Order: sequence, then C-alpha cells, then structure tokens
Amino acid sequence: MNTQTSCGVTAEQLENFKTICKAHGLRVTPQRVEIFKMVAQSKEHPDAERVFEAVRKTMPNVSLDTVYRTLSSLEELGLVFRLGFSGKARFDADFDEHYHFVCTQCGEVYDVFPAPGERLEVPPEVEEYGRVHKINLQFSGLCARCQKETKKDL
Amino acid sequence: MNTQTSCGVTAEQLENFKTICKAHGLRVTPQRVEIFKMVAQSKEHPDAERVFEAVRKTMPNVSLDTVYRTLSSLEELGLVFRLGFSGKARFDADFDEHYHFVCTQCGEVYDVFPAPGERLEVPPEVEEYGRVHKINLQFSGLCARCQKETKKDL
DNA sequence: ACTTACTTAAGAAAAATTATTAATAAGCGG
DNA sequence: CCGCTTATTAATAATTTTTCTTAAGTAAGT
Repeated sequence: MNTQTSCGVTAEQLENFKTICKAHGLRVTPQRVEIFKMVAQSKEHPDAERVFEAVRKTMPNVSLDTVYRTLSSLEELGLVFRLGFSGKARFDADFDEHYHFVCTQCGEVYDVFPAPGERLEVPPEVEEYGRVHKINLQFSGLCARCQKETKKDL
Repeated sequence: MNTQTSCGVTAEQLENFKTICKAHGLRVTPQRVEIFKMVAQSKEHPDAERVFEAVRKTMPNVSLDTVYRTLSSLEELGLVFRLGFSGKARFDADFDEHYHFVCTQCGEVYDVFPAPGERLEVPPEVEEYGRVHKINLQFSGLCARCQKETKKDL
C-alpha cells in the first residue's frame, strides 16, 4: 500500500498548467499556482478545506473563497477534476485512468489502478445520451483497516 | 429514450420494504411508506427537496426534516442509495445494475442499463482495499439535448 | 390499551459553497 | 522598466443544504 501523500509536481506539469491558463485568458496568479500544485502533488483527494489549510502554510492570506473559485476554474480548464463522494467535493489531478474505493466508515479514498488488460471501456449505449468527457467509477465498502478496527471492538 | 418518470411500485417491493424495516426495529409509518414509494417509483433521481414536494401532495404535513431523516434511514437499511453528484444528494431505489450519465450543463441524470454481455465486473485488485458493497459508475458530458441547444444558440 | 418510537413545528445551528465589494496585482503596451 | 487596465483577490456576508433541539402530540406494534 502506498502511504506517500506527496510526490512533487514536475516542471512540465507546471508549464502545462501555465500554458492552459493563458490559453484561456486566465492570469497565472501565485494563488492559482499554489492551489494547483497542492492538488497535483497530493494523493489524498483533498477537499476545499484541506487545500485551504495546506496552501495557507505557504500563503497565510489566501481566502477559502479563492480556493473554491480556483478549484472550479481549474476544473473547467480540465486541469483538475471533482469527485462527489459525501456531502463535500474532493479533488484529484491524476489523469491516469484509475478508480476509487471509498470506505463507508472512515471516508478514506483509495486509488485503484487497473491492470493494463482490464481497463474499463465505455459501453456503446452511453453514447446515445451524449458525448462522454469524464468517467468516474467508484466502489464503496468497508476498507481493510476499518474491518480490523471493527473486529477489535468486539 | 425512456421518458417515463414514474412506474409504480410492486407489491413485492412494498412487502420487502416493510419486512426490512421491521427486521431492523423500525416502525412502518405512513411517512416512511410514502417517501419510499416516491423514490422507488421515480426515475428522476430526486433530491430531498423534490421528495418533500412530491410527498406533500398526499401528506401535506410532512416536514422536510422527516424526509431527510427517512432517506438516511432507508439508505442505512439498503433500501435506497445516495448519489453524490453536485452539491446536493440525490436518491435512487433501482437496484438493477445500471450506470448514470450526468449532463455537465443541465445536470440531468440519465440511467444507462448495460446489455447483458457487457456488465461491469469488479477488478480483483479492488478487493485488496476492502469488500465492495456498492458500485457507482458515472459518465459525464454534454447530453444530446444540451448539444442541440448549444448549436441553436450559435 | 400501553409503551415507546416517531413525527410535527419552529427554530437554531452546522457545514459547504457562493456572492459582494473594495483593494491588489498580472499582463499588457509603450 | 513603468504605468494602465482589468482580472483577481481578501474579507466579509449571505445562501444553500442538511442536521439537530426541544416539546408536545400521534400512532405502531406488542
């Protein structure tokens, strides 16, 4: 199991971010850079509040509002995507095809990367409804850790 | 395309609902019955507010609070499940395997039933994280109707 | 008929997100 | 490099969605 929570952001990723911002007429502000970097380097699928906390460490004056606005902008630009699990939105910037296992007890979100042979193909009937831009496959259940916890409590 | 929005609830479904309620020590109150029936017969994935409006027509005194409480209870009993799309929770009671196509523009949610041969199988690596109880596969994009609207506006 | 869970009502309170406004600064031309 | 224009931000306030509180009444299941 991967316990690493941060892995840095490559220079290319940052360049790409800046290029796409400019291409859409969005200014490359330090707030946007920091917020993008935080989500891109995090493996924890942070919610807006978590991004806020993390970015505050280097930019003590960012407002929560800016975090929300920026996350929405980045989503529109396709630089980040929104995961709707519980009540709150969580964000991810990993565009490698992968799914999520969400624990119904602790709320932890685990990344699941499919083996090369078993990637999900879009069923043809879906295309009848519209063009698919994003796929979100989510499994939920009790995670291994919570299963252990539950047994311990008996 | 299926435009039907209501299809009635079978007697078995209702019996099952009552049995499960009793099995868990929950009383079968008229409010619970109406709320369950509303979600079970609806194909629109209603949010709490919509359930409230609909149930009010036959029970003018239900409170919104009861709707929220009941939907949560029914979810715990596994009689209904919660879909977290946007900010608000939406509910579904159709347990036949199906997926959802969500329009990024109008927010409409379309049911997609897979052909018998192409149902989704749980990738084995998912089970490493925990036992899967629920699968939620969601496609998003611009629905056919919104595509037309957009063209018209040009 | 009794017990106790459930519901209503009305209000307050969380929690998540969005809007308002005045100040700031990014990216542009010169 | 400098100043201008305008997008963006901080701070605050407001909204939206959902949950909780209390009290009093209602009715489900035995």
